[in-house]
Amino acid sequence: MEYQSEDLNELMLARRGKMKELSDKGVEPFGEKYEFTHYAKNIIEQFEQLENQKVTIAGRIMSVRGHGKASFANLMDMSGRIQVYFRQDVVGEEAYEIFNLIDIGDIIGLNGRVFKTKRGEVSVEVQAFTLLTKSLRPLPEKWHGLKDVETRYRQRYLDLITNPEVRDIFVTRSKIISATRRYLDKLGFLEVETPILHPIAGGASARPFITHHNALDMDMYLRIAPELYLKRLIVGGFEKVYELGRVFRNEGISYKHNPEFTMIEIYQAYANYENVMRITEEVIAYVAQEVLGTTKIMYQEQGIDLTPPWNRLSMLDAIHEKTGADFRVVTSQDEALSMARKIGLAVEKNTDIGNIINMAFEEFVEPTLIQPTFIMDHPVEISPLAKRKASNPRFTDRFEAFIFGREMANGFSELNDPIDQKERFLKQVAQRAAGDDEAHMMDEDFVTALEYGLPPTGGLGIGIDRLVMLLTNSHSIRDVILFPHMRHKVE
RNA sequence: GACUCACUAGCUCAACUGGCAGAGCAACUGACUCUUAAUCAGUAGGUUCGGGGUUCGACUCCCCGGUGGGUCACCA
Repeated sequence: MEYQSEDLNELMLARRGKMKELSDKGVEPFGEKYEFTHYAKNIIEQFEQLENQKVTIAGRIMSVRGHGKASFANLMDMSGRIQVYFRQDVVGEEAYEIFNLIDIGDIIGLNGRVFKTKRGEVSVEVQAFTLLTKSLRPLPEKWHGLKDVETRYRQRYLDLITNPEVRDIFVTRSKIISATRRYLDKLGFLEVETPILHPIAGGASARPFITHHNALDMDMYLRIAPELYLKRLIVGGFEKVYELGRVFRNEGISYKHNPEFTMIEIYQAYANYENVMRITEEVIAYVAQEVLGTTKIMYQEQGIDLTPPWNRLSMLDAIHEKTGADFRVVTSQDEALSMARKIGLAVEKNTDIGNIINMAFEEFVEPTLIQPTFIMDHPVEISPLAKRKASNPRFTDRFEAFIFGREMANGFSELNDPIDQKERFLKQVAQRAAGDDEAHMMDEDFVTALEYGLPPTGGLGIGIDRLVMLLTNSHSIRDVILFPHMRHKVE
């Protein structure tokens, strides 16, 4: 196969040259499977037992310090790095010549004797080695690593090779997800998988991605939430279910928004929002304890205590506390508008009371909620799937959890009255017709399911990416998503 | 979408008020058998994001465009 040589810089040409030299010497530049006995980390941790023992390891060469007839190199595997020591008088002249054709970035397997250098570094004295993969491109600089943010996201593999702290974040992400599952599994929840391709995009207020199924000749949506399917499962008799997976929202990209992100939704029959609020704080505290060993964390220089129970505050009380405006006594839209204007909120004339309250909350309260706080009892207008409060039908048995001014979770007692649900869908449909393309769509089958009977149910959703951001002290959602979306690069 | 900052060798970064585009790492040649950001001597490496303009002269100033970051807006 011929490469367009004009694309190859001198560094790449040098590596291809060495690849050819290796082939000429009978060394296959792209090898076969390799069985190893140890990871770098094990060898360093278990040095006492392993001293002078033989080990076999495999990994990528990250640096080389040559000394003529002997050389030190650092080998990196999944667990970390270890120094390896090549001596001509140990591996033999021929092998040492081959070693001299190895570049930084090449992947090799080797076996040798574990020892400690004069300076005290645990190392492996190589007895034999095999080239497993020749690397044809130079790695980023060994000391500074890869800094360029764009390249880090576009070529995440380079970021992972060069920057150990990035790798750590994704290991932590994996632990967060498995701890979450462990916690729910222990409580007897059933993990389920519901469709990602939806004929109707429901369960959240968001613009969906549209795709097309050829055989059925129908447009479909990538799901914006699994909610309506999970509640169908509760109707079907699965009383405790959760789904952890990707959802897609066709919205802008920012440091806290990626068009596809991971959330977990959890539903428990015969429970209400109080119960799932408790699950929320317990699962997050459990995960922090399991993964970080503590529930007292630091995020962006701010100490945050995740230990339950968290503060609980109704939305109206919170607004009153921060602004002095008491929406609790407001019953008409006119009153709400004038109260909003009094506290300096720019609202449009036709905004309903619920949305005015929500805007006041977002403007004046949300950014102040640094320590974990449950905000409760949202207006019904902004909660089309939540059960009304028995004490006041204009509000719902709903909560949102905020940490560091960001929404981390959302839950409520599920609306199980099919007649009310249908009316609320109709209201959403009207808003949609009026131009709000984030309003919910009518889901007749979901209403039908409710007509068969949804037991009283508590449900909740947690944004996993935001939780990972919090627990890894990451500023941007792109730092906790392996391949964040970027504009297509045109040459 | 608005504002703003950035883009220079494979990587990390310099380049004064507009005056010869430079360093470290990596690469190449040579020396070197306990180094560890190895060391020492030497060599090579550039569409300064792209296009246009101003100027005797542009990495630098102006205009248009691209990509990315930040802030805001949108958004749970």
